[in-house]
Amino acid sequence: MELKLYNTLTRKKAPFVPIDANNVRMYACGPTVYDFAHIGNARPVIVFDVLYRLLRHIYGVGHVKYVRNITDVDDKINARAAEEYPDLELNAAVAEVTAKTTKQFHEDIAALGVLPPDVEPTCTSHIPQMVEMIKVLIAKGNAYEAEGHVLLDTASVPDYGSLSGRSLDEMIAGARVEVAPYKRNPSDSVMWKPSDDSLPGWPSPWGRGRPGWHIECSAMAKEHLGEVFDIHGGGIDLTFPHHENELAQSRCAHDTDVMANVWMHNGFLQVEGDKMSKSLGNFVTINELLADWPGEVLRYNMLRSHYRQPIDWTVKGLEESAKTLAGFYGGEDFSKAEKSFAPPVLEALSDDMNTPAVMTALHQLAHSDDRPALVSSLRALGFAGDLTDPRASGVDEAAIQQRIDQRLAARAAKDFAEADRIRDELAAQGIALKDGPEGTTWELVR
RNA sequence: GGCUGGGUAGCAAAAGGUCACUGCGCCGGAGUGCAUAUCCGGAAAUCCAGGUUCAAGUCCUGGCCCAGCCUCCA
Repeated sequence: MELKLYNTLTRKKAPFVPIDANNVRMYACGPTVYDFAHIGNARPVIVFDVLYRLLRHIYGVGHVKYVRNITDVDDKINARAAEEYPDLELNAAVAEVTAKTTKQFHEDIAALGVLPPDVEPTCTSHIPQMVEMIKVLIAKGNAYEAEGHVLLDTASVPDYGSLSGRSLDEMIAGARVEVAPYKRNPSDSVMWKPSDDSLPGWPSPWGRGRPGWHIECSAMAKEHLGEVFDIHGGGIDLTFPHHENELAQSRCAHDTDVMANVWMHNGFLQVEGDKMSKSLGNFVTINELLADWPGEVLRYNMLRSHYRQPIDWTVKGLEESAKTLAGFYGGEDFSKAEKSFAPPVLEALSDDMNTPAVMTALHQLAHSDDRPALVSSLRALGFAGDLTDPRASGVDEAAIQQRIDQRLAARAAKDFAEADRIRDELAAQGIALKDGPEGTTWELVR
């Protein structure tokens, strides 16, 4: 089965041909670790996890290398560190913030069924590689030093703007921000900036400073995947300026036509129809959602939409996802099921990761009563069959079971008034009883 | 203003050609002491205008509307 992927570089869907089928390489931009990851951050993590699983299925587990970085140098981190740990020396405070946030990120996404990448490089451990690349870019005339900064000379890059589809001219015309006076062109991006003693910094030929945002991914990708690799992914908002600058730097430094052959971008996420923003008060973190919903429900809900489409994240959608998954699982023990994609599932995934079509295929498997194919496909997609309600941790299950038994006894004695009274009493506690052929079960109402 | 995507039933979400997929919701029936669960059946949609094609929801052009980017926010 041929894998087709949509490539932002060409704006077309095309068959995926790896550079080396024995070593398929992909890079995805990871989080800046200064705060809890929100559900929008979870989207690329889940989407590229599915791609990783698919590539491992096609090319073999040992033949795919997935790199997802941690950005642990950033002025937002510095600000957060100063705010949260005013008594600590800044570097120590920064280390606290990045360590704590990284740990939280790992816990949150593990609950979403996400596999760890093969390499998770941090910015702070790749400073020498960045400095080296900047030196090369200066030597080649693609970067210049100005007032302690080093900037990418975007005018020196022949087809700068080709990824995002914009020209230098229109960017200058449309610029709405005040341009720093030391920039030759408004679009020139900072690769290195000076740090005073109050900020984290590293020695460099241009003085003590810290890297700009884009150079980190150029340097880390080179370090772990080489000069040219197969797939680069991230959120659509990163297309410009982040990826545009990143690939310009890498191509100039390495004299290559491309940095990655295929560039993939996931669409944005809205919450209940609105843009997610702190000012609207609808900023929702993965961690908060995990207090109310099984992680697998969040994962399923994310994959119901095609990754390039915008997704409207709603409670109603989560309820539907929970109901659908419960129907798929049917109390089955997933632990000893194998992981493999059933043909119709693989076919849907191979068409530019058409996960909505995957869902249709799963429903058809469910209707066909082919339980093994359904369960193994779900496992291969990263679902472990665990719908434990996180809200149930404070519930006294034994007491509920006792009331259920009492109600069953009342029903057996045809004391329906008492039976209904018990059912109403539990309902008032948010517990819904479900009588079925196998007996009575209960669940927490939403 | 420029660039890039998207507009399919009440909601979500597929598809160049059969009775146009699927789920939730809704309606009817079966089911239970009743209510759930569960099962059976049903109603319901392609933003507008051109074009290409034997055939367009799908491809192309324009319009309208929505979103993202141009503000180191995934």
